Amino acid sequence: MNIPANFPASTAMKSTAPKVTIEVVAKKAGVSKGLVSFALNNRPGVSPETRVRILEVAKELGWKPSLRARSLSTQRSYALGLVIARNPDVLASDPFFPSFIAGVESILAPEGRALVLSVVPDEETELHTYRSLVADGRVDGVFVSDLRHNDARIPLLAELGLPAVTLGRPDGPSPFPAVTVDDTPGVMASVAHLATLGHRRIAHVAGSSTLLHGLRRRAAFAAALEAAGLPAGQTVETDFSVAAGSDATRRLLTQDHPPTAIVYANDPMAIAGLGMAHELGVRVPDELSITGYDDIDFCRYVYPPLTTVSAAPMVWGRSAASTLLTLMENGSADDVDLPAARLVVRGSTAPPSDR
Amino acid sequence: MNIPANFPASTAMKSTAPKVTIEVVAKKAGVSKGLVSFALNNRPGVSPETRVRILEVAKELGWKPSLRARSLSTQRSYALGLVIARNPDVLASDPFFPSFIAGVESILAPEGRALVLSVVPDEETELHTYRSLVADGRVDGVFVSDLRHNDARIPLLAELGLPAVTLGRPDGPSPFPAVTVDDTPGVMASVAHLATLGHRRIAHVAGSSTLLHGLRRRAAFAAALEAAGLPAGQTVETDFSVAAGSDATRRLLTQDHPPTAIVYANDPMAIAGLGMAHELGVRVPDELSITGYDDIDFCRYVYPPLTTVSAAPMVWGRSAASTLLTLMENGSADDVDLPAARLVVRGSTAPPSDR
DNA sequence: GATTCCCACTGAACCGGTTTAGAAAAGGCT
DNA sequence: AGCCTTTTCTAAACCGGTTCAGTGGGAATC
Repeated sequence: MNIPANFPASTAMKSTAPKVTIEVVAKKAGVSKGLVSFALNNRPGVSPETRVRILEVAKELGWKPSLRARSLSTQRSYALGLVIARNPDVLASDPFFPSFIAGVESILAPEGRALVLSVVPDEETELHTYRSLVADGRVDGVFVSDLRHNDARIPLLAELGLPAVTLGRPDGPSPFPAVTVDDTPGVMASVAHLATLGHRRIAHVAGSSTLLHGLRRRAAFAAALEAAGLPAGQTVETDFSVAAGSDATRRLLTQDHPPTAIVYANDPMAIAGLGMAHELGVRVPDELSITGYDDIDFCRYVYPPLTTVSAAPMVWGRSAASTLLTLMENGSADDVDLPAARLVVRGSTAPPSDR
Repeated sequence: MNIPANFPASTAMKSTAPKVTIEVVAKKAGVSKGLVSFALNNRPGVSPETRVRILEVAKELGWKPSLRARSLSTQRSYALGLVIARNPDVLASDPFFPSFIAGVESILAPEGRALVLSVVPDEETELHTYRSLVADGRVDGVFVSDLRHNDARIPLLAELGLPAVTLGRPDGPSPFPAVTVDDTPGVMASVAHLATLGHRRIAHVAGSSTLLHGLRRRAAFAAALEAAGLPAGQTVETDFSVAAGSDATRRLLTQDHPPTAIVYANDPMAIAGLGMAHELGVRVPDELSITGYDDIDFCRYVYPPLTTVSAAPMVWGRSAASTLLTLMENGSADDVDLPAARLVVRGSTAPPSDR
């Protein structure tokens, strides 16, 4: 740590900080602390003129109530929490969270609320993290993402009495509002698109079946095949990671009657699948059609560009944040159903070559 | 928001919470509040037996000091901040932050500290965000990433008196410790690798020159060419985004004497470049060699797999977090130089075909 | 035995807000 | 005018810790 001599010492600069507290404002306005507090939080019981005067003095003195003091007396933290339990590899290749968080922030920042983020390695730590966030009073509410079958977080959060919003609808009972982007239509549209092109052997590289969205996309895949009058397709389960997507693709393509099209449960796996197809000398889309899910930025720029399903994580983040704030304010909030993800057709899908 | 009748109401569950405070502990242990505080923070002035007794009572009662109360009296928040100012697109395609944050968390969590994350759209908002984090006392220290030329954050943070750690060494004077991964050797190794293979026309798709790491990689590129006795290479500046990487590649490849190798300032752009090469019918690595930077997960699974430079963002996160904690504890901390990023040779580089 | 010193410990102030009980002032009604 | 109600405002308690000045007792010093 090098401190050049000419650099202003940090301590020297914050010389005369007069610490303007509510007490100072009260004195200057000639009223009691309590009244200043009332005026600030526009509570009844303050005459209009006094209120104005107090607020003027406050502004003049540049007073901002201390978040810490306020936290102590109100027992709230004015912050929301997001706990992410994901394998670091999967997390790193999936742009969902950065976008989601950007959306959340766009709502929280103007409200003066902060986002406390925790990234944890496994589910046990995850539950523990929720507990300590509550015990420490770090957050007033949380986002629950990556819902799992019979998710243990729902009853835990209910027990802790912590307001929460779920990203998607849990499969069990839940006292919390859900903000949902239905992914079923997108997956069904993918399959329908492939069926229309003439594909009959369509496989699915599914995500983890412990995750609801993994399960749901898989079910949608099966349903869509049936709707199209096609036989059940081969399904390979993965953990959503790029590596697993690659492996699954190899397995599918090196068997006797390989599929002519593969529907992937997310884009990173689809991109890995594209790479694997190239490696195996299988031409896309001539010999193999590929679809992804999420419409991450990469999709447009790989070759061929990826047919995929476009969700809108940023909008999701905004909506989830608003819903959570409403819940905390009113004690209740309605479920929100965002527009379903839509199929975006690009170059990675084409009619099958054989037959 | 649907509450099934059989679901335990959240309020019903937190029925009798006896609120165990320091007062309760003190009473039960037969000592004063102050002494409990002393015992807890192992301060001198408490006899060994009393200390043990107090701690036993505390454990028995399950007492955890209130973070909020502690925050108010110590004027600290026990949280660290990370402010990210990036175009959402770039942020989404770059897995640096998720990994970095995972590393940071692995250090903070055991210490009982939280990470407050802010994602902001531009630099002005960024500075404002730092100010309010301090004004609200949300954090005790911050990470400064994506250093820019003559970075305005350094003097601001110094003025605010907020402890900070910079990711990389700023180009101006800085009172803060820097945790650095030198990216120069990696870029130089890339160029040397290409030169050894026989490439003579090597181009660079650079990142934004407002960012120090963009500038540095660009300088390293130029220096490496010179060291290899090659003429200055063509350089196209971008904003690090996938889209820009794709455009830059098209421009480079559709000119008269296209380069036989391109060194990209990050992996996402390299992957986009790979896609563009395919689209233009330029075979990689036969007609064009490509190198990236960061070694993101995708590199291994695109085709051909990408030769790149491997940094270790997670280790970087851990190291930055430790350094920041040390700084806050001791009032000073040493710079840390992490092992330089290393070249990883994969399939996207080969000897040039022509000549 | 008196003085000094040190150590363990207490009581109260303090951090900076919110909240409540109740006093003072203002207004309404007969 | 006298009484009751309502409104405006104050004082003090409270949130739950930390910190500091000061008390009391025991050992060490002379």
